[in-house]
Amino acid sequence: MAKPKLADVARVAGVSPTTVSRVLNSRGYLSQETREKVYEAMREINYRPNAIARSLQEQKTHLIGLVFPTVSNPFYGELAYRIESKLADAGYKVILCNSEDHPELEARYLDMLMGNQVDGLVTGAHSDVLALAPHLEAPLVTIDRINGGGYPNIRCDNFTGALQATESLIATGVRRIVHFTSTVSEQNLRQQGYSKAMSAAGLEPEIVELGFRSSDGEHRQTINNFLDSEPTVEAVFASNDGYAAMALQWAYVRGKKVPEDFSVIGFDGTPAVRSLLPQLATVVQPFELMAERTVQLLLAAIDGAGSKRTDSDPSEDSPADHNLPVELYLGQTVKAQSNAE
Amino acid sequence: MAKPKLADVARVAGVSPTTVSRVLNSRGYLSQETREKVYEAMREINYRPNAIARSLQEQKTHLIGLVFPTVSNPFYGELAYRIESKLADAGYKVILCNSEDHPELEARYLDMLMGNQVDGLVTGAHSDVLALAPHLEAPLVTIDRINGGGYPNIRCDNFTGALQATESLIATGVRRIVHFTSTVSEQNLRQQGYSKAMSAAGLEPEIVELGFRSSDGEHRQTINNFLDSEPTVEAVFASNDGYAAMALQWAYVRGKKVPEDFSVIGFDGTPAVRSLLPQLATVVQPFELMAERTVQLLLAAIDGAGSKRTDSDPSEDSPADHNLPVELYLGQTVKAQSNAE
DNA sequence: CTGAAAGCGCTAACAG
DNA sequence: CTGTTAGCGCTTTCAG
Repeated sequence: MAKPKLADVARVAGVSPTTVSRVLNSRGYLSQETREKVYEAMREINYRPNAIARSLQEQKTHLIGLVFPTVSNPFYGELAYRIESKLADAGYKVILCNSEDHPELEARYLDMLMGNQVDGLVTGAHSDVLALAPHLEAPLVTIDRINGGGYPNIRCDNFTGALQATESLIATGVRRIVHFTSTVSEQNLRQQGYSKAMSAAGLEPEIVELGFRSSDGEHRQTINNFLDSEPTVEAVFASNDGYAAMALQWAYVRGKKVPEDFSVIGFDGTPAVRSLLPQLATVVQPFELMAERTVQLLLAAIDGAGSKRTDSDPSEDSPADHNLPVELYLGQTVKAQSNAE
Repeated sequence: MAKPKLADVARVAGVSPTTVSRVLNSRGYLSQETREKVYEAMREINYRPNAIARSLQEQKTHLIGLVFPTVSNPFYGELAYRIESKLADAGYKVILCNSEDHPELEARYLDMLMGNQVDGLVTGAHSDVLALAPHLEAPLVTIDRINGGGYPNIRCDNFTGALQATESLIATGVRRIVHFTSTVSEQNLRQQGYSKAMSAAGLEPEIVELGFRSSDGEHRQTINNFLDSEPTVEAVFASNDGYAAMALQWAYVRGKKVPEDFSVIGFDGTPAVRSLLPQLATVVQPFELMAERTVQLLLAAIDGAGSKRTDSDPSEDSPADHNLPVELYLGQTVKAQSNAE
């Protein structure tokens, strides 16, 4: 007793395969009678349509490739969860790919996904395989990356978030505020926001690069060393909550009073981190909105089929760029704002 | 110029489709010459085999369904990452499903996955749709669940982990140790380990149920209320690091000295939590090993095709049950062991 | 060593 | 309102 196929249903119901297909897809006119006969037969033999065969015929798989560095990182885990859920609601399935920020792996995944005829792609990976990729045949939405291929990009307002975070620190009266970030670059909007706020207040930006590819332990080491050697640092704005947690931990271990003697504010504010470290001040990303927009854009592109890339002036922000609003959460690692002014 | 198909390669190379298929799968004898002609043609028209068509023909999709409550939870995110990576190495793709611990959603996902002809399933969901599921036609490996269907189950040694965690608390001299857990049950091995250690030390087990379906906020509320109303509690063993973090946070806010006046130990020890809260004592699960075993078992079942369920005496542990060793990490939230003895 | 033909399970013309 | 036929892109007998 192999898996029942559509033809089996047809036989049992005493109709043609076409008719079964019709009731399955409610296409065309069917008499109520045949329809019931068919449903009855399907139930009787416990029939389940073969999505693979359907995909082949319809030239549409309802498969979406999701390429993230790793869902073990709560930031991507959060997004993966929300995006998958929304896609599932719309009848799409997600193939998960953890590229580990490895260009090679990423390229391999992309290839695999195209081979699997995915209807669309979402990627939050960092390498720039995309730019090199000859041309994906499926619509692609990128998440939180420097827009390198003219693909629509969903991200939070990194600049404003960083600006406000830094300003909130400055407003408490601290002056020596250091920024920890993975990669220093003119393109880096969080870095820009930080620098802007510092300059505006007449303060000297001070940026410490932690290295994109180095390990967690190395990051912590660098942070500890830096803070140990620079005892007059009063506050830290970290480009993500992981680094912020490390700075915070440093302070606890060194017996610094937080926020009286040392302030910390991070970035991301995933529910996981918010729950684990509720005291940590951070810039909270709009995860739900980001997922919503991502799915919405992707499905629109799939339906519209064709306008994958935005053919706009590459010199300015692509109209497909989405800068979603962040929310500042001050927690207990930033002093109450001084009413100095 | 539609996507090139195998027939196109054949035409360009001046051979039959059969031959192209042969070189693609290196089956049978091919002259070096034709082989090169074919490769050349593939390159020329940028051919990529259609995995869907292949799946239909081969009756094998190389798709694995992964059903977890949500990868936004670092525990599942960590496992999802590791399992996906290993499966990818073996040439399998993962369809991600976040069931949110919703029996209905889970059932729907399972149905969808079968419709997509997945070659195998991994599930760490909690509801018992599986037991009800008529019969999955694909091999299934479950993760960290009470074994309700005779399916192979991968988990860490919950009992020993809990036992040792509790013992490590007792060894420091504290006597009133409370256990926070989501669901109280005789089946609950972490609870069992805790109770066993307490009884063995002549101490009274004290278990607080936080509710499986309630929200994070409610859990925190319950924990805070309990600890506020029971000021003589000296230590907490939480069934996961989330609860442990809440207890810890309570202590910080209340000004309790940790670990001098109040000790906390959790469970899971995901890298994410280890990094965010390095001071937190916890029972560390062997994620890599768990992923390895899961994949290994699943692939073996797929290859062996047939022996999906273990037909062993259901009264005792299924031979397919895997109790992987945990590692105790004492951090700084448990006192140094007193040398009382 | 290579090709022709059939078929995986389903849907889409086109008749009737 | 329903059935017949062809075909999605690939692999696989079975011949040659």
